[in-house]
Amino acid sequence: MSTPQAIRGTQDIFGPEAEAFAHVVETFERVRKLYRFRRVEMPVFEKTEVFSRSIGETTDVVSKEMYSFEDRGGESLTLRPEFTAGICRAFLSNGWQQHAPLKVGTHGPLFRYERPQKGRYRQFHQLDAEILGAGEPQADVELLVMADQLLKELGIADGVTLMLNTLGDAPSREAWRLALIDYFQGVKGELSEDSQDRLERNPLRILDSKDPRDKAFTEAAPKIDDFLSDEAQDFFARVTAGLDAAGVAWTRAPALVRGLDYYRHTAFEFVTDRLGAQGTVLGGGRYDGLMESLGGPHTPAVGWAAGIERLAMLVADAGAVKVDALDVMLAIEDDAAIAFGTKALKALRSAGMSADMIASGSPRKRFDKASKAGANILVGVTFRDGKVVCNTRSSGYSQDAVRVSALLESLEA
RNA sequence: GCGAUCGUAGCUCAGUUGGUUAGAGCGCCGGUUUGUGGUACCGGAGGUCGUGGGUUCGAACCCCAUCGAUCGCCCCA
Repeated sequence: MSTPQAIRGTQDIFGPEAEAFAHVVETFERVRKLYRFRRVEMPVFEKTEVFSRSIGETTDVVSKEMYSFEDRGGESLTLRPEFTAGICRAFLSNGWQQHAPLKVGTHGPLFRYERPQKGRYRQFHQLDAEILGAGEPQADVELLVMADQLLKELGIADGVTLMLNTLGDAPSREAWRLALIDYFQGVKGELSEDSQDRLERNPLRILDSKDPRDKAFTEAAPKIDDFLSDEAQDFFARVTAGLDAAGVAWTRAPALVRGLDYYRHTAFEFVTDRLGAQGTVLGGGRYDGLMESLGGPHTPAVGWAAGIERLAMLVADAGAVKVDALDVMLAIEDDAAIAFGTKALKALRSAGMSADMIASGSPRKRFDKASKAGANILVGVTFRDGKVVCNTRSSGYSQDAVRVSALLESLEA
């Protein structure tokens, strides 16, 4: 094949998938405004250090999945693999402290050099919501309530559950981490190869290993709860109390750890079993130390991101995206009526209806083509005895069909 | 980065143990019928069988490589 191919792991989205994608974004935008999150637009690339310093040098994302390159000035740049680091950078560069606590939302493409599979692409898209400069548990609660409402409005909340954990504050997390290393070091030889490797790089991740050899040991591993400071314990209690008050269902997942270094306290994932290996549909947590790792002042913050492709797949499975009711298709069966069709389209669209016409190809088949376009109001337009004749047919929206015919009749005059 | 399956017309696929001009349905284009109608029938365009090598008298079918897709591992949203 000599025509160009799309880059591995990128997708050309069209048809029902594209509609589902747009529906997810539109729903997010609506919910975002309901919660008074302010829209931000971010660059698609940043200096490489923005990500390496915040996400963590040893994470897979930074060590082997970033699209990094030198620009013509010799600067190392990286296509964003996530939103949070860039948003924090913008917060610091633009003095957004003045707006703190600042609630922001955005969405767009992210890039990670991974092996593509279902629900995992090299260019993928996320929704993102963050609350910057807010250290109180109420911020965590609000983000989770918002996420919960988003999933409900998308009609997919039933198959998705909120898994919630706390990683404690920095001292708690570090004490737990050391205890885990100590514990797993003792049984290292019996762990899976992957986990032996994780022991060096990211010991927390051994906890959610799927390998049966590891599961025997993860059960008895030290629990975060035994290392939480009083403050950390209290913080988590206030988060869960807030969720209960808001009626958001959650499940405690003591083994839930996030892969990126910057998470503290609250960590969560909304997971489903309907997407195969890519079960996390929305995930996030608190990252109180991130701004400091970028050289800024201590600035507590929480946020989450959701995979648009994954949400769109669930939405599509849950049933077709509902199209707005008023959708008119004109079949211009006679070229002499094209001018009328053009006028009619303008009038219909001005009246707030989506409308289109079929006016090319074999005249005899235009009505058939228009029929197959799937609009709920179908109008055959012919030209007889020197005047335009319209025949309106609707599928279930008779009220609107009457409106359409009245409008067309007034145009014929 | 590792493992497995797969790659034939725009789409979904069939192609028997490798054997002459590679097929179907849908879609597309045209015609006939119908003539207030999403019908039926007829015809047409469109494929160097992902790509590149190799084995063979001969390969869509066998072997190798490569690109891509899918499903796990891993990672993560």
